[in-house]
Amino acid sequence: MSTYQPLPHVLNKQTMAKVKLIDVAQLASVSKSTVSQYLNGRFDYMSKETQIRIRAAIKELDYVPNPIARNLKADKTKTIGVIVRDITGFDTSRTIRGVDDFCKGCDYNALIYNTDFDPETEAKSLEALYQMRVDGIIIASSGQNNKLISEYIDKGMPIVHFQLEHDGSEKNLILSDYRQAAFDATEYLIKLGHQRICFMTQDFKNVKSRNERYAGYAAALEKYGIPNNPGLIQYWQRETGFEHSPKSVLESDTAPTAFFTQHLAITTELLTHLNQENIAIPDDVSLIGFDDIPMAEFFKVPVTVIKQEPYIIGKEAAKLLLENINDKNRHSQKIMISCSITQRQSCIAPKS
Amino acid sequence: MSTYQPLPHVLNKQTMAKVKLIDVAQLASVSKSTVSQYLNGRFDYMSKETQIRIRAAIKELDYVPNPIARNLKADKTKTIGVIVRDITGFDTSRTIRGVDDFCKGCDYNALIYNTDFDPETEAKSLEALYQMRVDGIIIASSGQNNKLISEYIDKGMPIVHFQLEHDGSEKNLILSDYRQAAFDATEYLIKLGHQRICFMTQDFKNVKSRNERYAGYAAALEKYGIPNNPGLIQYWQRETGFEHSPKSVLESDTAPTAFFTQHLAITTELLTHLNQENIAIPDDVSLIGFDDIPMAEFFKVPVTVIKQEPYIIGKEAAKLLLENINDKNRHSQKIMISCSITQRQSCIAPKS
DNA sequence: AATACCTACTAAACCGGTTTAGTTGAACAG
DNA sequence: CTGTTCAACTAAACCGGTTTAGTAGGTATT
Repeated sequence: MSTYQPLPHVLNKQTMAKVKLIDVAQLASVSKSTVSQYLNGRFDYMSKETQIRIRAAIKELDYVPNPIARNLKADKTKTIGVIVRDITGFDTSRTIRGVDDFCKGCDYNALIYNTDFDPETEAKSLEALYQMRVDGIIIASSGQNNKLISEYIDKGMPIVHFQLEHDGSEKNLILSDYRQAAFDATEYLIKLGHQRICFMTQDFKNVKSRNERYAGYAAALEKYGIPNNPGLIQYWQRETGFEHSPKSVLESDTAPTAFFTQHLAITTELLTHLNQENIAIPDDVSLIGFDDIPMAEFFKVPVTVIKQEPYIIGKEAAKLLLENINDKNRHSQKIMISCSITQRQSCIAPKS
Repeated sequence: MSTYQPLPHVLNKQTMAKVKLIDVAQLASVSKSTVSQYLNGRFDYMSKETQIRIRAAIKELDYVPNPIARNLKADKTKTIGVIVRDITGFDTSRTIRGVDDFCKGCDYNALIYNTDFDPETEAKSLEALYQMRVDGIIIASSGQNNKLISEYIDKGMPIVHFQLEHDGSEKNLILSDYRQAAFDATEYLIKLGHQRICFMTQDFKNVKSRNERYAGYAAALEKYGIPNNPGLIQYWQRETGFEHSPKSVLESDTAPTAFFTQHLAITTELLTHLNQENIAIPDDVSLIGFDDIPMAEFFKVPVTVIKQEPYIIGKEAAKLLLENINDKNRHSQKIMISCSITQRQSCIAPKS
C-alpha cells in the first residue's frame, strides 16, 4: 500500500546492512535532522506532509533507531546495575524482579551482579559497573566496601542501598523495618508465654541492619520486664555455622523455649540440625525466623516467619534510584518497609 | 610518584567532566590513535617510552574508556537478552545464574526479560531486545511465537532456545533429556511394583519437550508390558488447574498407585490438593515429580524428584549463544543435558 | 646514490545518531 | 518596496572512541 518504490527484495536479510537514519532521510527526501526531530517528537515546525513521508519511509525500511548512537550523544546508558549476593535466593530473586519491573516501566534496563558474599567480587562489580557507565547502582552491600562506595558516590554515581545499610550514611537506602519486626516477633513469643528466647544471629557489631534486629529483640524483652541474658544470644557464621550447637544450647542451664533466627540461612541450618538431633518443633522448642520460606506449607512443621517484602523493596529501590538519576539535586531518603508475621505452626506456648 | 604535574585538585568530582581519550593523548603528547592502539594492546610498532607515557597518563587522569563509544563503532553491544517466564522460579533463577556467570566470564552482559507466561509479553520482549541491538537472545519460549522468532533469526539475530523447543527447528537448543528422564522415573516406579501410574501433564500436543516426557513414560510402560491406559493421563492447566481432581482420579476404577507430575507447578498444586483431602504420601499414593523442590528435606514427606540441571543448562545456553555470535557460519547444535532422580521419601511399593 | 623497507607514529574518516546555529521563502507590517 | 517575522527546514559540529591510509625518518639492499 506504500506509495514508495519498494526496495529490491532481498531473501537473506542477514546480508543486508542495517537501515539507518540517513536511509530514512533519503527516502523521505529530508535531512537527517528532520528525521531526528520526528523521532523525538518535536513536530513544532514540521509540516504534516513531511511527517507522513517520514513515517512512511520508516515503515517501508523497517527502521529502528540505534540506541547506542543515541546514548553516546546523551552520555547515558539507560541502564542501572544491581549488586546482590546471589540472585538465586528466594527473597533476592523477588527483589530483583521488583527492580526489573520498575526499570522496564521506565525504559531502563537492569544488569545483575552476584557477589556470592565475597567483598572482593563486590568491589570488582562496582568497578565494572562504573566503567560501563551505568546510570546508577542498587546494592545490598557487604559492609566491607563502605569507603569504596563513598568514592563512587563522590565521583557522581547515584547509589541506593538496600538490605544492609552503608554505615555512616542514612541516605538513599531502603530497608525493612528490622527493629519493629524483631520487636513484633519477640513480643509474639512473649505473649505465647516464652521467657527464654534465643536470638540466633550473625555478628552484628558493625552491621546496622543486624543491630536493629537486636535492638528490637532487646526492646521487647525490656518492655515485658524480661532479663536480657547474653547466654541467649547465639552466633552463627556463614562459613563455620553455629558457635554452639543448638542441641547444646537446649541442654544448657538457661535452655531457651524458643529460637528466633535472624536470617533464612540460619533458619535452614537450624532446621537441619534439629532434624538430625530429633528435636521436635514446636513441642521441644518454638521457632520463628526472619525471611519467608518457599513452600513452607508442605513442611513437616510449617515455620512461622517474619515476612519481608522483597518485591516491594526492589520496586522502591529502583524508584528511589531513578529519582536520584533524573534529579541530582534532590534530597536523599531513607525508606522503611514494614514486615509482617506469617503465622504457621512452629510456635506454641512453652511446655514447662 | 608520577612524573606528571598533578591536575588541580577538585573537591567535588561530580562537577568534573569525564576524562576522555583525547585528554590522555594530550597529556602523553601522542595522538588519539596511538592511545587507542595502546588500549587495544597493539604494541607492534610502539616504543617502550610511548607506552610508559600513555600508561602514566591513564593512571594520572584515572581514565576509563567509554564502552558506548567503542560499541558504536564495533556495532556490538556485548549484551545478550534472556527471555524467561519468571526469574523468581527455583530452577529459572539458577539457569539465569548459569547464563550470567558464563557471560561475565566472556565480558558479556545479560539482560533479563520476564514474560509471566504471556506470549504477547514474550513478543514485546523479543522486539525490545531486537531494537536494543543485543548481540543474541536466549529464550525459553512459549511456543506461541515461533513464526516471529523465525523472523528475527532471518534478520540475523542469533537465538538459542532452552527448556522448550522451537518447533520445526532442531537447531541451537539446549534442553534436558526429557524422554530419558521420564523413562527413568517411570521405570523407577515400575520396579517398585507400580502398574497404574498417573501421568499428570500440561497439554503436550504441540509442545515437543512435553511430548518427549510422554514418550519416555510410554516407552517405559511398553518395555515392561504394562498397558498404556489413556485414563491415567491427567491434564492440568496453569489457569484452570486439574481437569479432574486428584481425589476423583484416585477414586476411579483404574485408581493409580503413583502420580508422576511433569512440572513443579503441577507437583505443588497436587501437594496442596492432597494435603486438603488428607490423602497421605506415600501411604495412599506414591509421587515423583519433574523439577527439584527447594528445601524438600524439611517436607512432611520429602518428595522424590527428577532433578534437572538448571545451572548447567544456563551455562551451556550462554556458551552456545556466544559461539553463534562470534562465528556466524558455525553449524547449529542441539545439546541434551541428563537429569537424575533424587530419591527422597515419596515413593514406596504400592500397598495392594 | 637510488630504492626498498622498516619503525613509530598521526590525520582524518567513520560509527549512527542529536543538537545548534543557521538558511530559505512566504506572509505580513509599515 | 523594504524590513521583519515565522514556518519549515538543513548543514555541520558533536558524542568518544576505532580504523584506515598515510607520513616521516632511519636503516638495509643493490
